[in-house]
Amino acid sequence: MEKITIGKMAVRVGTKVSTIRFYQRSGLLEEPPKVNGGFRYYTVSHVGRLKLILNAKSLGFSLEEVRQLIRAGRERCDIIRGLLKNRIDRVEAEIANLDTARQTLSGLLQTCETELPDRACPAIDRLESI
Amino acid sequence: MEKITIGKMAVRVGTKVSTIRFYQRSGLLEEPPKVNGGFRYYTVSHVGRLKLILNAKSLGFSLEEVRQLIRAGRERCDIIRGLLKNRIDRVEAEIANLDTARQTLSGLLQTCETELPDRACPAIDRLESI
DNA sequence: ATTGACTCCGTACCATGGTACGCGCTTTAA
DNA sequence: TTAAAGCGCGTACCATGGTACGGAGTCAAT
Repeated sequence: MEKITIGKMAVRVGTKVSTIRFYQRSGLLEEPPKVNGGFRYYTVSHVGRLKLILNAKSLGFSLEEVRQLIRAGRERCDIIRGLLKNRIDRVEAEIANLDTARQTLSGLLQTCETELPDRACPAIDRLESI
Repeated sequence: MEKITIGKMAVRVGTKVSTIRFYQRSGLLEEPPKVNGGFRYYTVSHVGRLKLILNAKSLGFSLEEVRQLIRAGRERCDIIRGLLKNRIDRVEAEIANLDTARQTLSGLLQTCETELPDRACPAIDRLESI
């Protein structure tokens, strides 16, 4: 059986040792016991948990939400679904906001490009009254 | 002429006194002089600057970028345009990422709703290997 | 057996964007 | 005129998500 040290685990999932330790301190990832006063060796189960944390984070869940996902586990699909739905709602709201922002930004840029190109910038003034 | 105190300015633009002071500390907003050892009174120009900060922030500019926008001012429309374009690019990238996340999240939710509704949650396991 | 790389652990620090507290002074409205 | 509300200022603290440092110990390859 391969002995997975924290450094190998970090490389394997593409993160840093310090980040893993931070997740451990945050109660998201268990620390395996030290083999008679030496190193701590990790299992595929730890690697899986770490991937879960990283993937959930990449979907925009906060560490607190990751904690809730983990607490819910396989047994509480209802809670998982709730967290998923909630995240979807927030993602959609964020997209809508960004879309509005994109339109506003494009409008400002247009103003600059159509209105007196080398005179006083119209956008900076328009930014005072959106 | 109306005497705008920091509190009135905060109410007027819909922010907090402590936030305004923070912007002042951050070099984004000037502090008017104290009227012989008393209060500092703000002008419409300060209010405009504050609105600019708040609006730029609402478009997703960081305070550092707001600083750059302000430094550029009306004279450097080229810099303003650069900042606008850069923000638009990042907004579009963010939207794309969020859209991907939304699809992934929906997929996970679907798995839960079609696959064995009250058995072990399939989503939490799938989160380990996206 | 030695050496170089890695681990353990505690602690401290970072960036970002604020928020809170408390004392003393100023203003303003009753 | 006097009390309540608000301001000025310094300082400290908050959440989030990490990152860095350094000394001592451990492991593995040569």
